[in-house]
Amino acid sequence: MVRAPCCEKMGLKRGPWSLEEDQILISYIQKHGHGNWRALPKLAGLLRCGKSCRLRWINYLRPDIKRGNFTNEEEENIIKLHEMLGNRWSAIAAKLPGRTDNEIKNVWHTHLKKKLNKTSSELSNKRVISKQKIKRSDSNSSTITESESASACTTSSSDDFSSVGKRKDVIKSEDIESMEEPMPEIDESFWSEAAALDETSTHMTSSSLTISNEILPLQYPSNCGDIFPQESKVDYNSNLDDGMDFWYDIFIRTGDQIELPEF
DNA sequence: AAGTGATACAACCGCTTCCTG
DNA sequence: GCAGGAAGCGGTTGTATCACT
Repeated sequence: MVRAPCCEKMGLKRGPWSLEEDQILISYIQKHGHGNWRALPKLAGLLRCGKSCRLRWINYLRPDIKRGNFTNEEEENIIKLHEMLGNRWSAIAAKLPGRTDNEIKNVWHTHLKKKLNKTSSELSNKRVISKQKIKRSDSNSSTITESESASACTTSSSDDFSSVGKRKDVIKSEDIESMEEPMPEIDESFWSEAAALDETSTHMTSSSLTISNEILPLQYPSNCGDIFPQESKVDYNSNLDDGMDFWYDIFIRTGDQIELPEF
């Protein structure tokens, strides 16, 4: 496939948009719609490439864009959606009306990552304490490493979430859609239950991490049965780098029911 | 006041996906 | 089914601004 020459080579302008250019783009799109982005700059009389026009419109000039700081609620939603979707910024943006993928991506890299780091370090401190309690209560406990138990209780909140990015390569959105049992819709109750799980309902014994079966049935695609048998057991020996940790994180939150196999 | 590092965010790059002939 | 063009997307970069020394 032959790539189109970049803006500079075509003698087109790059860099920040002027007020005048914005006005031209807005008035053109208001009159004619954007139609073909590639043809638009020529038709509108802009010395920009179509890609640049599209980006400017989508990320900045669209009338339905919500400007200004993100509210706490929005930030929390982004964090939660990121746990579910990884770095699929456009998918996250689709759940946040008025916010663009670019804006969300920026806010993630500048604010939320740090915020989350702070939170996760606090959480891991808590877990170290609780693990010590568990060990004391049962000296014959099965070998559950700190990282394993941490990921069992919460989703990944590592420094750069690079592992999440990798996961999408293993299980793509179309794969999810094609699975026989659709993923449950996420609503507020999901998160509050997940929070409740994190706070109170996890009960760890020497051989299992069991969350009451009555809370919610474990839900996962049936074609994952070889890895997640219907008895809702999580194979702690499975290789978490093979992409299944993505499901692993979600299902623990969704299903609230995990039993560790005997080691 | 000047210099420097950190931060925020707009814009770009290049790859992937989708659509059409 | 294939090729080519357009749009979409995520990662990265550039730059303005702020905070601190």
